[in-house]
Amino acid sequence: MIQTSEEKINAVLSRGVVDVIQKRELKKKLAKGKQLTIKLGIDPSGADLHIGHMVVIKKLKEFQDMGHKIVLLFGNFTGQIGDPTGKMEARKAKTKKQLEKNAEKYLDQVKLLLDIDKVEVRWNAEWLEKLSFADVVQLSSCFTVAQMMERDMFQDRVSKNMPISMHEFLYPLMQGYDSVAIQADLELGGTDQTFNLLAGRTIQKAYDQTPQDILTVPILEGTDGTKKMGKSENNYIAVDDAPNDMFGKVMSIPDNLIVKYFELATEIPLSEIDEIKQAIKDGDNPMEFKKRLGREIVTIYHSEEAAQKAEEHFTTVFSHHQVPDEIPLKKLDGTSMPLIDLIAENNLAPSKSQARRLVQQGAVRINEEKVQDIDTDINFEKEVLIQVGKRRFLRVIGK
RNA sequence: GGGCAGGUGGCGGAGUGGUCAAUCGCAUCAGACUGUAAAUCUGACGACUUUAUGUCUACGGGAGUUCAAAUCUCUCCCUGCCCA
Repeated sequence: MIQTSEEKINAVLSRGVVDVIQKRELKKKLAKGKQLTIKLGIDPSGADLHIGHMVVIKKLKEFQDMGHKIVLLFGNFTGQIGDPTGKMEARKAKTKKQLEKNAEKYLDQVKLLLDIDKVEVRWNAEWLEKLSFADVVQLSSCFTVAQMMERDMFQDRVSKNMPISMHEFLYPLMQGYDSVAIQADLELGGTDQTFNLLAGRTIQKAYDQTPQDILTVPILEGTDGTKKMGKSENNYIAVDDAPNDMFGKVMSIPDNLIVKYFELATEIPLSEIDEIKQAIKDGDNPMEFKKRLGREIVTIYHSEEAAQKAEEHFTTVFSHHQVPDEIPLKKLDGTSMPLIDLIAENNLAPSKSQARRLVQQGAVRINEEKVQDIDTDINFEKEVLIQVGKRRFLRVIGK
């Protein structure tokens, strides 16, 4: 028996939530006190989680803390097909092995928020592989072509004369069948998943189950402030980013996202977030709140101490344009080498050509002195400090 | 099954035998300004080096024509539209 106050129920169904389908039903279920089976489906096509992924994980955690059963459902079958969601191109298929490997890594990162021992982990190949063609045909009959075409992204593709493969229609069927297999009471997902989540309801009904309720969470924009956070856009804050990077990335988000990030990526109470919103409106410097945001986020994924250090680092390097305290020191063979090689070979630039350009553009400093001659040789018998651009530092010394 | 149109750099999209490493826009990077925000301005933006009107690799894959091909021919693969 799970006791949950009405206040708490309302909170979990509102903060960072876009839509709850059959809200009244879900409220009743939650109030009743029965342990619910709550599903999150994951296609582990990549293994690097970013804080956009964590929005829904945070919501799961709330339910977990309330005592409900969380089922993390990995699409080791569906991932081989590829969900068309948000992709203008069909995703490339991954092998089952790759997917399972990714899933392991995924769990490692989810652990930072969820109590993984209490989570039930399932793999959908377990049942999807066993379906016969007849089963698939029957599943397909739950939907009409017109219904499938309602999906915004299919419409998008059609209007752009882009291909849609038959198998992409099957994706929502499989995801829906997953809900049947685990008898989900509630499924969570991003708003871009709404169609697939709804398919679960339809299919559960076809299998004489009570249809699951649905809770959708917002899609978090990336650090560029416009596009969905994602690896391909390179606008993401990874869960395993080092504290300094994480803090720096938070600082680079546009001001108008500060409040949204607080709501979706931190544990700060809503009342406090409202105060922040008001303060920014009243003309307080948003930077201060962004720093707070950075600290909160780094604290979640690293520690309070790391957060503090990251902020100090930021202030030193960017606010005061000084060289940070901690710069990696690399020991090199020999006593000197051309500057260009030094930059390229130590990952301060992706190629020698680019290293040359950076030098020519005045982006490179040696011991805090700007260097613009690309033929410079660097003697590192004594320690030498190299800075490329604003944020890349390296100290080198001969062995 | 028939007809038509396509496949170019991270993306969009020019180019239709040499002057093409390929106009332009977006993204990216650097510099200026700043709060590493946004906006704005400037520059860079395949790689390598002997930095040169240099070398190599690239316009779906392969083969060919030519002194010369992203551009022409053949073939294969992929996609969209229309008709049946």
